[in-house]
Formats: sequence, structure tokens, C-alpha cells
Amino acid sequence: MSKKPNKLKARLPRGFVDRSAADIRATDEMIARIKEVYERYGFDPVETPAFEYTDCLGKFLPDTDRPNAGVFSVQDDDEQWMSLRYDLTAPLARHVAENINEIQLPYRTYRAGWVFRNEKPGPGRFRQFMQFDADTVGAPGVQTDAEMCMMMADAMEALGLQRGQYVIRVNNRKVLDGVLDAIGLGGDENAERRLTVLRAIDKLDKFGTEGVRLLLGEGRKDESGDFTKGAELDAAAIDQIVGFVGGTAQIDNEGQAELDQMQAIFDACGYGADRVKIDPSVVRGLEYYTGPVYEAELLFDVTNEKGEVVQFGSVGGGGRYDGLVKRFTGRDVPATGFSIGVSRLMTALKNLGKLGQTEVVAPVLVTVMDGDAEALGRYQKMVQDLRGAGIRAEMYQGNWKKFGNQLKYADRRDCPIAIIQGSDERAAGELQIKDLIEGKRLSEEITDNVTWRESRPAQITVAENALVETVRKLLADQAEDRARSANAGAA
RNA sequence: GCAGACGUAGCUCAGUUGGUUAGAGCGUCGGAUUGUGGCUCCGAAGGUCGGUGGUUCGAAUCCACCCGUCUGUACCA
Repeated sequence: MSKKPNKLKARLPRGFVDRSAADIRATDEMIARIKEVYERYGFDPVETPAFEYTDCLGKFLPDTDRPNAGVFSVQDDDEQWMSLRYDLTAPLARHVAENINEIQLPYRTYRAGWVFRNEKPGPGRFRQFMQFDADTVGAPGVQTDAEMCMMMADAMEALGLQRGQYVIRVNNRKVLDGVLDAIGLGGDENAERRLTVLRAIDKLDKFGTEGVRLLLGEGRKDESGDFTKGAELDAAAIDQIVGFVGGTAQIDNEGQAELDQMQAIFDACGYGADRVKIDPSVVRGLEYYTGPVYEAELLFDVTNEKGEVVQFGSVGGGGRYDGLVKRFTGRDVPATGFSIGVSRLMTALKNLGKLGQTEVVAPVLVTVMDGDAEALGRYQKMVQDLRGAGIRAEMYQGNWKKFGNQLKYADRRDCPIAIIQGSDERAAGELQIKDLIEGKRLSEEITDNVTWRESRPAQITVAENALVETVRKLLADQAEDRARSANAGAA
């Protein structure tokens, strides 16, 4: 009864996840489909590392020895602060600035990668997640922004979404600035209040018009009773903003002119409001966007594992960031681009049955009856023959002396077929091929274990040289059965 | 960050007004069955009762703080 020493507790850092085979395959599939679209638009990949010097990311070191909250930071051995990237845009700006003489502008590029945010995780919200970005650097015209929006729409459809299941919403930061000017919030002294107003507008789809009115005025109390202070605008200003954001009022300025130009391009290309739509309530990030902003929103209900409908909102977005490269080069390098939240979008797509369609069949298991070197060579040769024919296969690598465990392993691993050759079969130049799927079906009718074992359900004896051919045929039959029951299920 | 709810075995949960050695189901492992998956039966392992401190003769139970999870909200490049 000795007390155990303190065991090291295995634990995942909060906000991080281990990814399953199914998730990895689903992600790979998504990336492949999105990439195809970007390639077709003439974009090339580029990759930057996960770490950057903190100042290059646009974060500063306050008086303390800790960079801004929200980023994971460490000090290099020369005491310089480095941070894990929190998006793919700032690192791209660094890459372009650093290689500005070698890069042919306009530079059209894409990349997928993990980004990290040191903030409170929640369901569907992690501290490491994947983004898939595309950017055009060195292109000042809004035709570039328009192309980005259309490419984003194409990417959504490449992922299997239908028209009406998503929409790309487009706005222009200059338009919003004009509205803020009109209600007297122009000028540096009102910077803080302008932010509050923009944040309030951003909440339109979450809280509705009434919620936004509260946030523009006194403030709003949430369900737990916590109070959020508002922008404290007067009633006339609130009416003006709500009217504008709701689309009943317009403003005539450069931003609106840019939106009109973009709309003309969408019209010319046949991208109607069911794909790309001007929407005055889109705000996006407050820090570096300078002109058009756009985001992809899902329009269907997403239910989580508990069966609850969740507000899914935006699955990607971007905009024009004309100042980001200039920070390094001092020279104007206008750019526009967007990001797709791969991890988030995957949750929704799985839910919709648009992913994981291509099921992966587990390997054929060659069981081991005899463990001497010569026999193992024979078993492994069977496996290699199967592999040579393009069939996933493996030899049992556990303790071969417990034969029951080998089939149990095959069962739990969902192996479709097991190959068995003991000394009897070997002497006769034969082997047993067991259809584990058919066998499982038959087992439902057998309640007595002795019968179950001795009847050897769904098991056939074939000549050694018929291995590959028989397995191939069996797998094809099984695939056909699966397709048939999938169709029956869908009907 | 703020507000609230919650925290007992790998999972889902019991556990009486504070009272002996903290239980169940499922799962895991072993055996019945060392040449056949499932079913059935038998057996076993598995717990700092989230942590620390306090109140008490005595704490899973009461109190404080901390950690974590969930919900809402704030921030979000």
C-alpha cells in the first residue's frame, strides 16, 4: 500500500487542441480546395516563420518587461523580444519590406499557417488556429479589392457552399469615417469615441438595432448583469448612424465612390448580391485597415455537439492596409488581402456534411501465427505485395502469441479484412481471408461464443498467389456496399 | 479583464443535517477461450473528492483564496 510518488500530470495547455486523424484530413482537404482557387487566380505561395521580432508585428514593449497582452512572447538569448505571430498579414508586410528589391510588384501571394493568440479561449475559439490568406501587395486600385472579394466567394464555393449559404459583405473604412465626421466626431480628440462607435456598429448582427442604440448611447447591460459603457452620443447622432448603417441613408464621399467602382466590377462579372454585397455595417479590425474592408459570413444555422444552434458569424475577412509595409520602407506600398479562418470554417463545414466525405479505409491486417524470422518475412512479404498493389496494409506488430488480440485489434481499428496463415494453411499453400465487415454483420445473429468462433463467419480459403486479387475484389465489393447504404441514407 | 454557474474514477453521474474503509453504470485490463473480433460470465486495476489554507473531535460536504471548465460580456491585429 505504498503511496505512489506524485505522477507527472499529462495536460494540454488551455486553449490548445490535439488534432485527430479526421481533423487533419479534413483540414488538408479544405486547404487543397482553397489553394486551387488561389492558384487559378494567379497567386503564388510564400511562407514565413511562426516567430517574428515583436516590434515587426506592430506590438510595442510598454514600460514593463512584457510585450502587449494577447501575444505569446519570449526573449531571445540576445534579449530581443520575439513573438508568435497572431496573424499572417503583419509577417507578410515584414517579408515584403525586407525583400522589396527582389519582389516584383504587384505581388500576388497566398499562404496557410498557424497563428497564436494569448487570450481567453472558448468553444470553437482556440489560442492556436489556422488561417489561409491571400494578398496583393503593391496594387493601389479598388479593382484589386474587388478581385479579392470575388476570389473569397469562389473559395467558399470550392468548399462546397452553395449560393445563399454564405455572403461576402463589403464596406469601406472611408465611408464610416465620413459618417463619424458628419456627426462631429472628427479630429484626434475624438479618436477614442470613434473607436467606441465603430465597435458598437460591429455588434449589429449580434445585438440588433436596439442593442447598437444602447451601445451608442448610455450603455448596455448583459445577461449576467454586467454593464458596458456606451459612446454617449445624443439621440440625433444615434439616429444618423443607425439610419446609415441600416442602409436608409447614404453619404457622398471618396469611400462611397470606391464602393461604387467595386460594385460595377461585381456587376460586370456577374457576382450578384447572393455572393458579394455592399453592407454599411461591416467594420472589421480597427487598427490598420485604410479603405475597403470585407468579410465572409455563413448564412445557415450551425449546431454544435450539444445540438444547440450557435451564432457563427464571420469565417474570414480582410481589407486594404496601405500603411503596413510603409512602416518599414517609408515608401507607399499599398496592399489588400484577406484571411480565411480554416479551423472555424471547418467546424461549420463538417456540420454541413461538406467534409470528410472521402472516408479513409483502415488497412488490411496480415495476422501473425508464427513469430520466427522466416515466418515474419513471409507475412511481411504479403503486406508488401498488397502495398505494391496500392492497398493499405500492415502486419500485426503487437504480441503475436495472443491471436485473439490480433483480431480484436483489427476490429477496433476498423480493418476491413484480415489475412490469416497458420502452419496448416502454409502446408497447403493457402491462406484465409476474413471479411471483418461482413463478419460483424453476421455476429449479430450469433449469441453463442463457441458457434461464433468455430463457424468462422465470412472467411474464405484461397491459394497463396490469389491474395492480392481476392483482397482487391473484396475491398471493391465493400466500397460498393458503403456507397449503396450512403445513397439509401441520403434518400 | 468583468459578471455568474460549476468542479467526486478515463467518461456520465450518486453520495442524507458535517460522522466508520467515498459508490454505481459505462469504458480499460486479465481470465473462461495460448488458431479467430461480437455476446455472456468471473476477476482486477483505477480517486491527493480541482489545489492550498482555515473552522471542527471529525470535511467530498462549511468558510477564504487560488486554479480550471462552462455561459454572458469586454477586447480582438
